[in-house]
Amino acid sequence: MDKSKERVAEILIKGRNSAKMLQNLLRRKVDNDGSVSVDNIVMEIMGSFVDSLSVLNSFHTGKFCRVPVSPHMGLACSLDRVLEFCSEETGKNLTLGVRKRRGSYKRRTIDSRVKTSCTIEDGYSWRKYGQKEILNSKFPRCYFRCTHKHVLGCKALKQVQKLEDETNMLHITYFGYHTCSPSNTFSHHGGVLDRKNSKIYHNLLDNPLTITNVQINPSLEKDPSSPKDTESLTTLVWKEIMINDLECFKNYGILSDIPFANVFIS
DNA sequence: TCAATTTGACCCAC
DNA sequence: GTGGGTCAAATTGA
Repeated sequence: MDKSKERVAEILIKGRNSAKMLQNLLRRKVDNDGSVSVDNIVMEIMGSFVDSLSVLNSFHTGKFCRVPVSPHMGLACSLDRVLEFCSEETGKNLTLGVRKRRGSYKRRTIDSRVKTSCTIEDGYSWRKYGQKEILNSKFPRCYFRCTHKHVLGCKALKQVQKLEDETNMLHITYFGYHTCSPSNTFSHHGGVLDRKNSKIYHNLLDNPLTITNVQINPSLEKDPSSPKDTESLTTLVWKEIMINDLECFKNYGILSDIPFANVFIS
């Protein structure tokens, strides 16, 4: 192995040892409350290091050894993932002598919300990553991702296309949900958002503003107590509503039964 | 200098 | 084979 690869190996070994130490610390801490999930997480982390070292060694030997990671994970190891990791750590583009394949381009058919708006602003910080001319469309489609994609891992995306009528309105499609916070958000965490107790509601009474978005924490869709009708939920979530319509949302069970909601004020 | 945008190329689902 | 989503180098601008 050359110097840079030796350095990567050192970093990986150090990370593996740190993960082991963390496992020991956490194990002591969680034994009392009976939790066992920490072991699986740490095993996954350590498995990544073991696999990475294995692949790194294959640069030298020309062979890629698949190493069992844990009883839960089997033998799987993504070569692309390890190459990416090693390249980031070393600042060098490590390859196996062939052009690195790009990621998957699976088309999104679910989890999308559509709205029409006169402005592109929605309280979040977006970064444009592409623009395409669309067949039979007068205007191009612009592609945006969350600015915090790499820092916070936020996977929210949106597409914006100008409507072909005289209104200058924008057709906006959102994919995925923000896991970061918008810049101008009032947040309500826990309990019931209702007329009497909601600070947000009183704020709105004092200020005749428009509620532009109510975003449901995506993890709630797996919660048996959350609304079952995802279709109407996602449609309504992105509908522009006036303050007077707040009661309407309660009737749909969207605001009243969820433990987490963000209300964005424009 | 660095972050954001532009834009041609790449890639994959249809 | 084509259309559209994404990448990433080049360019722009603060």
